[in-house]
Amino acid sequence: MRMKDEIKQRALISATIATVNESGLASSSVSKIAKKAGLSPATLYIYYKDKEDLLASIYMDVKIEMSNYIINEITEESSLKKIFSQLWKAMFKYISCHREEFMFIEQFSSSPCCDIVNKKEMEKHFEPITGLIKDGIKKGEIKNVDMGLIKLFLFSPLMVLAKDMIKQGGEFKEKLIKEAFELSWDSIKL
Amino acid sequence: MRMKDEIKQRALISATIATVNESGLASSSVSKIAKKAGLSPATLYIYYKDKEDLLASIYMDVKIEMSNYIINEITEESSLKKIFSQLWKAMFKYISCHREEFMFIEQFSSSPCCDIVNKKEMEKHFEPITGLIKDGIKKGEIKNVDMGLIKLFLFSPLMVLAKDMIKQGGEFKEKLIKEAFELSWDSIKL
Amino acid sequence: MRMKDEIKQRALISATIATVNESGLASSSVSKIAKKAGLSPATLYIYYKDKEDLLASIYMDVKIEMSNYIINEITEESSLKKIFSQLWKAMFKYISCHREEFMFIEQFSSSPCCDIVNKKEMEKHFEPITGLIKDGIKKGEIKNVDMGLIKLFLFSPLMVLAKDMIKQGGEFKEKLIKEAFELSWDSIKL
Amino acid sequence: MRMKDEIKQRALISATIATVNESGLASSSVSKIAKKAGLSPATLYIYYKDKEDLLASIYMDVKIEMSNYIINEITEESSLKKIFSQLWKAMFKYISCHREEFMFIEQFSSSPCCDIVNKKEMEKHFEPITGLIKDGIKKGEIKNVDMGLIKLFLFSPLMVLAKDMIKQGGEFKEKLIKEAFELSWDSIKL
DNA sequence: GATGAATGAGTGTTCATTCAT
DNA sequence: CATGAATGAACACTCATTCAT
Repeated sequence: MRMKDEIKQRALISATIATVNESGLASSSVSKIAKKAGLSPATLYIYYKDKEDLLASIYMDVKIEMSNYIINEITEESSLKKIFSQLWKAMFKYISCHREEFMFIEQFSSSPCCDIVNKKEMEKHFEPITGLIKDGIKKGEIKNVDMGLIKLFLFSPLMVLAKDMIKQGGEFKEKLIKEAFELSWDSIKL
Repeated sequence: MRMKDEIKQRALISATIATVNESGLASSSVSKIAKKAGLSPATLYIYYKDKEDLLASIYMDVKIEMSNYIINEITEESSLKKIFSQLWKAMFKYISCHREEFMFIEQFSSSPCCDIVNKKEMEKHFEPITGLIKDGIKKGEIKNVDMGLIKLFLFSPLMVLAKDMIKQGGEFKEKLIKEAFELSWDSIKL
Repeated sequence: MRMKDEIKQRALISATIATVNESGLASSSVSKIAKKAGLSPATLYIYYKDKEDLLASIYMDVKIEMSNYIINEITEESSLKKIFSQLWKAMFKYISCHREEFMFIEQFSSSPCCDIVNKKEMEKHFEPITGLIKDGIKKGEIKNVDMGLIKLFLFSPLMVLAKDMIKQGGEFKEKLIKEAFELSWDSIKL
Repeated sequence: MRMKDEIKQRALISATIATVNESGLASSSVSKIAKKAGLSPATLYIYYKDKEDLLASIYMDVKIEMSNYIINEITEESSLKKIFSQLWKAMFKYISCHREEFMFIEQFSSSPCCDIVNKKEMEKHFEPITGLIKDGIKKGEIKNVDMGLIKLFLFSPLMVLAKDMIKQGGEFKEKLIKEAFELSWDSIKL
């Protein structure tokens, strides 16, 4: 008996991400993905229940990998502003090294089939950041408003900015990112 | 292909928007749309070159309608903050009255086929707002940073917030919107 | 606009019957049927909702045609035995001229997907025969047992016999049929 | 391929019968059957050449088991009618205790792949009954017609009746069976 | 101008079978 | 002997688009 092949699964994951980047989610057919991975479409169904499962699983994988990466990058603890600054930097660093993964999760998360992923499960991996924000509010460094609002101004401009940069050629202008972070910080700081 | 029968074209537009809202962009087939509009699929091709043209044209139509609506709502001219506050209010007013149109443009703009729309043409309709920002920078009321950055913090949290509110039942909490605007303003003000 | 084509529908019906006869129900794929009919598989879906609908509709068509044929063949009214004898003869006459249709309904009716056909609707077309049996019981010519039992001994040996004859080369031996009818009549007569 | 592991083979047989009963012949895939038997699909191919062989072999097994059962039940030898009456009773007794096996052979025997079973081999196991009929004809108790005809009126109504009873809930009404036998006997007796 | 019929190309998925272990 | 992984071929069905009327 041949063993379920780590290499094949990896091929499947990167083929899925690449296909979605090239053709868009809607045009990413199972057969396109399988062909790019060098597998038969039937093989895909050994590793994933169906197409939805394939996409959602990879989405979860990438998101978790990303959140782990970012959290590990945060070393400074002197001030909240510095921590969030590191967080922004880490994010752009990750994105610039994983453009395809990032574009994949952006496409997937704005598609309706995203609704099936376990949001609760997802949330767990962002708890450290949620904790930082709570602390900041308690210490009076951050505005005492709805937690979601803080996250909104911390992340949504970041994501849109990163997406735009990738779409427009892919250069990540550090100066612009720094400026953007200042705006973000000004929006949430007390 | 245009200017055939105003009524049929309108039916087509609202059928498209409704179908995309119900089934998602990926599952919105030409025949579904035509059926909902009470037309034959073939008739659709009299009014639009192909499916892409249909979606992109409606996207442009809705975006322009939205920008016109917003610009007309701005009456106050005393201070820039008040103007932008009105702009936010107008935006949420429009969105709450045109949920389907809004969700349509959100879905379309995060799909890859959005790339074909004429961005230059689009930009023209947002010139009044661009003008306001330029003025604000000149007068020293707004940070002297890249124009795109100002727009980013003015609009991207707004759009994400509106989308979330619609997804979570549809209630538009005015207090939250006001708070959100304060964060937005704090991010761009000097 | 091209009109829905009587000829194409007929082609579809006879292609379905022929394919089921050649390959068996289970191996009769939509594409095989369409190819034999000289049509694209997609065209089939203009005429029938899906594969089940195709098979069930044709089953109903053939059954109704068969029952009409048989009922029209009954002219004699002198004695019940003669009527039933005519019925047997008519049946074998129909079957020998419509071997493929007969084998098709035999295969379909012993398959599980037969369950979806409207049995009530079907029953209506056999009411004349049901009436004859009821009369026979009243007049004391036929045993006063469950109606289903009479039908069972009138029809099930007939069908099995016809099927066997077709399977074994296709010759319809009249003498054997006459003998068989005598057995059938002996089983139900008082 | 045979004589490997008695237990596994038995598991395979009952899994096949159960699957065919649950899903129908057409939807009974090799992997479904293997899973129900607690085996790998590959293992199945150690015991049987292919799917057809699996089904045909089991069909033969069940038919032989059934004929053995029935023949062993016949004890009485006073009159041919009593013998055949016992035969009917034995048949219904077997069927009511082995509904799944019976439905399996019914489904299989009306499918075209049934044609591959060795009819000669099959016939052997029914020789005792053939003998009884021949005797009856000689003694003048049974009509002197084609042997197949006698079998037809002895068995085909019986099988159809049993199938209907199982389909309609599964109750075996003894009175109806007795009546049916009387009709069967009347059809063949001299 | 308007249409339903028509279709080649494609969809996601399952199949019976074989292979490497 | 036994197996889970692997697959080419097939499955039922839908698609965007065109054509004849």
